[in-house]
Amino acid sequence: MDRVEVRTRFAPSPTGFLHIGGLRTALFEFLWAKKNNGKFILRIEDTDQARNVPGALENIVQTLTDFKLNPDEGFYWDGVVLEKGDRGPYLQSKRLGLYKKYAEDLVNRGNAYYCFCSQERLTALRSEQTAKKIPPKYDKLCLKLTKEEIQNKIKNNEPKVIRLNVPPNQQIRFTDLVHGQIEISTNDLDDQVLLKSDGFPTYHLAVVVDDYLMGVNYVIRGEEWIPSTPKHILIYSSFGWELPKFAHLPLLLSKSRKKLSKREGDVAVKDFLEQGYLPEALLNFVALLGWNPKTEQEKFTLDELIEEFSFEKLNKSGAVFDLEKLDWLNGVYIRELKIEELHLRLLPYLTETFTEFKKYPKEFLFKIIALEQGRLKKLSEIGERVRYFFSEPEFNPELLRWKKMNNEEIKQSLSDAKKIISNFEFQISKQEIEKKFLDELTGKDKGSMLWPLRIALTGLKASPGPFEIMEAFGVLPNGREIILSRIKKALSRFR
RNA sequence: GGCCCUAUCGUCUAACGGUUAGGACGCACGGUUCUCAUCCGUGUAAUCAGGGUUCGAUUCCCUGUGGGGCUGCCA
Repeated sequence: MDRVEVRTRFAPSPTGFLHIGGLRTALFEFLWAKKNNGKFILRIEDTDQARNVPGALENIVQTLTDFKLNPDEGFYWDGVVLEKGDRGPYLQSKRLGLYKKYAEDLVNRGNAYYCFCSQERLTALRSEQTAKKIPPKYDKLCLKLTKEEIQNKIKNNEPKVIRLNVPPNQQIRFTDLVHGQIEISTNDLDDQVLLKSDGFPTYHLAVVVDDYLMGVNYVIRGEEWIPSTPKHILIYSSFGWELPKFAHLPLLLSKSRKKLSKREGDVAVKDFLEQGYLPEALLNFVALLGWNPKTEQEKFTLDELIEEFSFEKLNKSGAVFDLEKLDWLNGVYIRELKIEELHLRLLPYLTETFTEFKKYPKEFLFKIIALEQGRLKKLSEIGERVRYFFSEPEFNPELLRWKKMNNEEIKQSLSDAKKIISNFEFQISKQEIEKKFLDELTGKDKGSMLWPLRIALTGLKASPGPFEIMEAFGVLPNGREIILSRIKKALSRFR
């Protein structure tokens, strides 16, 4: 059975950093291609010169690679942005000749026409229409131009665009893989500009021409494109091209239930990565927004997503992008990392906080990372959390107040600890340390007696337990001295 | 204003037309011989409204309402 190869594409504009919504769209496009052993293409739609942002292309391509959503064709990242595939170029600004050719072809077929109207006229027309509460649409004035008039205007170099000639009174119907049947009347469609006066195409022309030329047969994109899909269908039909399948994904919404956008703040994928969300977790999370496996499974690897993905499992309504569950999921992923791997991923954050931390033995670093592994929600939290290992904390007796310990008890506890620690072979396991303490601590409530010690060691209200901390210090040659100095310092507060 | 999409706990979401409307996050409480975290357990909380169709609607249809999107020589 020879089936047509499934070809999907992600086609962002390089107008800024890749954002969460784009990542999810790219993911679903990738999943569908991979599930069908097809091809995933990365095409860049830089047709609006005014909005192009330097560096955006690099960011998009690189970020996709961070998530292992590697394109089979188009742009990809290998230290620099590279391009591959035999249907390129995959940058629309390099395909201007094609769009011009197809636009003129459309004119010759009578499905498009030249328009010479000025911005002023269009603005006036629009405000007149909105004032009358009728839908703003171009009035097809330039369609009335004779061949000669058009030739003259072109000869005189008058600014011109090419508009789609939308026929009246037609119902455009298409089947959306997510939403089912959708029907829109051509009476509600405007004579969309296809080729701008600067020679660049608009999205509507470029997307159709490129999807056709690149063999894209599944158009998967955000729901905001539903209203313009009929225009695209009109163009496909004018050329007699076979329609792709359409799948319009439910929108990602901000907490205020608006379409997620750059304006809504923190949506750049790059920012999430920098805060220390793991790509695996972020991808897993974003996959579950608008899609579900119909089972109770929450954790998915990329391969599992490929295996499980289908359009029937997509849902139709927008999903709020809410960070709480992401934090939880990220914590789950962090906990599952091997210490060596976690250490590697933490390195940039540790370097940021403690420039000299590399002088410490790896064994020590592994130990303190293991201590915090269960507590981290984001990698970026590591610096604050392990600070007390690298610099002596303040002893704050206030932290003991709620324990209702009096000064005598605190002093007792600390001097007991001092004695115990001074007296044993230090490089021993946590269990041994713990046993020593439980054997030798005086005081009735041994649990409470450990509080002052922990506070002396960390200066924190919440932290790993004192035995684990001491075990970690035990790795250092001067570990005992560090601990004793902290206890002495704490004790000095009670003299 | 017009057109389109959409509607289950606070959030993400399950539920051949028949379920005590399920799970996850969050939150609360309890357990895990110190705190925090982890882990475990318990609890909390929803079918937008009104009409139909049906023996029976979360589910199908209609109307309304809410939410969202589009309505650019932006994408």
